Amino acid sequence: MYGEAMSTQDRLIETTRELLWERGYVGTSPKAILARAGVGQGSMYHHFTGKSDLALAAITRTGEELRASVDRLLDGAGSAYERVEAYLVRERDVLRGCPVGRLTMDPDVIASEELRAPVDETIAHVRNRLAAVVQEGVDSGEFASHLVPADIAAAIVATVQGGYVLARASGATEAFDAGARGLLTLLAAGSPDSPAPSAPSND
Amino acid sequence: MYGEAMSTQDRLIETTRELLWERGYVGTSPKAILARAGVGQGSMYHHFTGKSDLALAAITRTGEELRASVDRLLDGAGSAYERVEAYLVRERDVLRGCPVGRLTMDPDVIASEELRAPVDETIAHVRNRLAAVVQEGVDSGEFASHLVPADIAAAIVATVQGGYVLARASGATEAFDAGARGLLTLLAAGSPDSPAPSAPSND
DNA sequence: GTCTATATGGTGATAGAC
DNA sequence: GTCTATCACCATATAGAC
Repeated sequence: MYGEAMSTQDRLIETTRELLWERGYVGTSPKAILARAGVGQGSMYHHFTGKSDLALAAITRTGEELRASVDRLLDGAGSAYERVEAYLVRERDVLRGCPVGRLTMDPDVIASEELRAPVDETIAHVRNRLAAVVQEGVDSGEFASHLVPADIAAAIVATVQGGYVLARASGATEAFDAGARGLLTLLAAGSPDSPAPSAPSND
Repeated sequence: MYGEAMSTQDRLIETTRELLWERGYVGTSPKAILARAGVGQGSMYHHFTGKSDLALAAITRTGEELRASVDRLLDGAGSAYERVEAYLVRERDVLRGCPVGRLTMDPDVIASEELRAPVDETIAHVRNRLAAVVQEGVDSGEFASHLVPADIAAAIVATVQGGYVLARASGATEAFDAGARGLLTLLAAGSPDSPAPSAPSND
């Protein structure tokens, strides 16, 4: 699975990333990491000060990869709608959930400024990138001018993160896809010549 | 906090509900439950077969209360839009997250058919109730006829569940509110005379 | 029904040999 | 750098006194 040239330190980080994704921070023990990585305890405490230090390295790397992946998607060609759609229908292992978002339900991660920081930065980055895409759509006239890009971006990211919750609750991916379809339907209807809504006023 | 007439069994269930909400299943130990409830281990193993059995009682009760609460909201008067809005802006302790939804990130809950069942039923119930409200809105002409109620309902629930993720990641409630505003803006724009969208095909 | 032992194995970390 | 001991404490459950 891992490249043969991977250092012990990297093996520990990659294994921790896997386990954090599967079981979260409180559900992941150093012993489980060491067993899966096939290294002894001495190595872990040589390279890292402890569990939280190793988790920080793992979460940081996962966040970096996720940001890079989203950037590649949103930097692509296509209309604003098409790029939002690309983000929503992006290939995912839906039932595994989001390796970053799931950490927000981990009490020990949220309690630690240090561990929460890369989670916060990653999700804020995705929100900001999506807001820029929506802003482009508004500027070009593709989306209605009354859309607030930051709010639409939050709704998009929330639909994805919440979609994982619905899917995992039911044990099937269908609910995730339904939410994405629903949001895209609404987004497509919010086109420039839609009548100005009366209910949510942005005055 | 608890009524003085509450039985030991009920105290255990209520305390477990609190801890499951705060720390999830893997993060909650019998010892922590007993300490907070102020009872000894013997009582717990007298009334329940073990941790998972107590957790099942707690999750079941939390699900029942959540379903009842949502029913009260959606049974209320008002247009379809107003009822969806009432659900989205319902008073919440946003940073605590959803006591049911958060359990979907708990590996031991998802791994157990028995523990996942009340979570699944509760979320499915909310989806179904919201879908019925959207259907009413479509039937009455309040919403565009091309909206698929089940999909819109999934998007609404996902926006709420994902909103908790965004809020907890940032340590502030703002992101939750932004997502709700964004979705409501899109929903209001999806009015009956909106032009039919071409992009998201349901074929 | 509730309590206090007691038991087995896991958790997170340290010490020190190799 | 990596390993194996060892440690104090926690997790989950059982036994049996009261």
